[in-house]
Amino acid sequence: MNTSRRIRLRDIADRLGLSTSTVSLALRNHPRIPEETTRRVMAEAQALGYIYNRAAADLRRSHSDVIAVCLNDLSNPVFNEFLTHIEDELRQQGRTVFLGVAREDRALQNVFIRSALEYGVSGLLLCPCHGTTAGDLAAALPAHLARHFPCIAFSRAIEGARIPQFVNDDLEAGRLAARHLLEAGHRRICWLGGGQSTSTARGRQQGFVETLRAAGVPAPIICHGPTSRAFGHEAASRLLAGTKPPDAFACFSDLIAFGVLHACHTLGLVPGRDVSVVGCDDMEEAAYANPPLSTVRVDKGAIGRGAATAFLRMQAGEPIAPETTVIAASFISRATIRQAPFR
Amino acid sequence: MNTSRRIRLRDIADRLGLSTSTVSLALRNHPRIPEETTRRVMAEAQALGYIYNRAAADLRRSHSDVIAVCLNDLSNPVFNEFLTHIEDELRQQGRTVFLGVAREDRALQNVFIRSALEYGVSGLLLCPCHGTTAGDLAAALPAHLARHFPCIAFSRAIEGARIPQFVNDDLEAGRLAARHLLEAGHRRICWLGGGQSTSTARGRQQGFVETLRAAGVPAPIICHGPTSRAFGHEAASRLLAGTKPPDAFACFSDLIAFGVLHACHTLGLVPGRDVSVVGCDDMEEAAYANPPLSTVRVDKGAIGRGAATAFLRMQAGEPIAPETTVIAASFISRATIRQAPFR
DNA sequence: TGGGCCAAGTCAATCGATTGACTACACTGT
DNA sequence: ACAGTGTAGTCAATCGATTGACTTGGCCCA
Repeated sequence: MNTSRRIRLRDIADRLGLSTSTVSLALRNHPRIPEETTRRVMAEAQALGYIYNRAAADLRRSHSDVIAVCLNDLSNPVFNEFLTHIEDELRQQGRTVFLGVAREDRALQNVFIRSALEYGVSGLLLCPCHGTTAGDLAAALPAHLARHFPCIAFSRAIEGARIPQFVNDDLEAGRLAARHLLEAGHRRICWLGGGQSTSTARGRQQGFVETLRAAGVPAPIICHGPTSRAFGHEAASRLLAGTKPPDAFACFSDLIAFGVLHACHTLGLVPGRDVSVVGCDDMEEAAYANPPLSTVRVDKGAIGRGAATAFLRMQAGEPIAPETTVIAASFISRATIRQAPFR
Repeated sequence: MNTSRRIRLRDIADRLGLSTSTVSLALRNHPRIPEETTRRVMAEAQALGYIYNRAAADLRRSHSDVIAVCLNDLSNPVFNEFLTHIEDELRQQGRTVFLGVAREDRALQNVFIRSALEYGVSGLLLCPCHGTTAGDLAAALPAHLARHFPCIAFSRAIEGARIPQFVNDDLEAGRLAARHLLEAGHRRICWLGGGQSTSTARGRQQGFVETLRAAGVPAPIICHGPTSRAFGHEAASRLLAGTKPPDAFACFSDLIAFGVLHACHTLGLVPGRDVSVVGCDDMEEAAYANPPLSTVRVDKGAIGRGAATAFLRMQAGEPIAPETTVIAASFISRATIRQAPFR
């Protein structure tokens, strides 16, 4: 009586003088089992502290309701916002999420995807980490699997990958930032952050740069770096202390913009008066920044839920084209952008 | 050839004219299998795009290397810092993390724990959400399981739970905040945030209140609320606009303190001169706040790694007492606390 | 010639649940 | 009296890997 191994379906059956078949069906409320029997089975399961062995069931059914969700990183809270929308959608449909965090490290991302496959998840929702390529994906998913293994990327696109993708209109996001700064009268505008290793960073920067160019404004200062307050602070401090400092900052991410605000504060500059600052993402905190941050809103709900529902439809057998769905961005004007034209 | 089901161990065996036993052993580099055979098996596995079915293996072995980690929430990035330390430690020991986020919702927390059990995780590391009780835990884990199912709480303690717990010295954290504000000459100090639903909140507030009382200072204003910038901003704005405004804020969390800084800024008050603000946690961003935030450092590494290693030792059969390990806190002085005595 | 031994590998039961095919039995109507 | 029908439940193969016990064949040496 001490070898307390896990209670099995079999134990309930024995105690009730039934077969495992009956218990199995009863536990899942099969109509073939009379109510009275089902009640007895349920009661006994409860009494014994029975825990359903879903792994065994999945093995037999050759199918699982677990879906892998891999996030590039969580130190930027905006990705938690994506996750929330995705989880809500999937949970509502009875799915379980196997969550991984890659910390912007392709090796960790691969380890997670591999684990997920080995544990038999039925698909993957991926916000790819820096530098992820279509080749990485192909290497992670054997060809014969790919056919029946729904895989969708969100937030960041993987170029050339033949899977459905749901991303923000990053080109337009960059354009919106540029357009509003130009309208505010700025000409010495600096682009902060991003780089070339995500579609998001490339897109936003390109939209920004081409809009300035079209307006005939001299080539902007571009300063790449990590997506953190620290980088925004350091870069803005340096630039503002230089000769010919910029009069506006367009930031790849709100997080960077927060750092810029800090730098302004330290230097005694008031954002929205002495200098303009625009972020991107519109994370929850942006409205509570000091002062409230002007930014380009990314529709995290539309992207997250869009990816999740497309995933579920794919799994249901609906043919989903391996195309990239681009969700519209919008400008949110708050205190850090100068309202009146530049003198 | 189109019924592309998953490749099995068996498929490799057939193609090589071997038995599944041999292939199974070879794949795990068993010494009984000659090198040459192992190489051929590995090569064939690679060629076929074989994916190990860990769920099947775990079923047979009646054991899994997956460990559930359940976080109360992720919108506060400090919990991601705990997670990072825990994951590092567990991954290093060949474990896989099954991650859940409860969003401060006991129902979601229960759903996750249940899922984890059903999928056969071998233990649980829990940062309990608001209001979690020893009873919740008992209800989630059948008694017969509890014996062989390592379960450890971290960051927040569950009162009365007979499991090992790793937490910050929250009483001392509250005392440190109070002591430093008193030393700076403050007497009208306000406590912001927390509440009564986590050990963290209760402990910090108690340490704070009892230190003020011991110093003979009038009972502080106490203002409970959610752990967010928004709450800090709203509460501080209201209090500072009132008659007899506080001259210092001790905040349950850095996140709240950030909101307070924002409120100060809006009202034209300079933190560290006109008013002092102290946070708690020392999250990564605290040093980059505007201005840099004085705070009580919580040793997230010691807590996270402590919990993870205790967990692993428990699993290895070492007897770990169901006691609470309290990790020391320390005060980090930055710009938001007045350095000279109050005039 | 044959016993002993080793190397390389196979056999078959097993983990816990699922499910299509089947049985046992009671009742009904003619 | 018995075919027909329905109800409640059982049988046994199956999912994919693991592993202790066993086999097979080759070789050595007395």
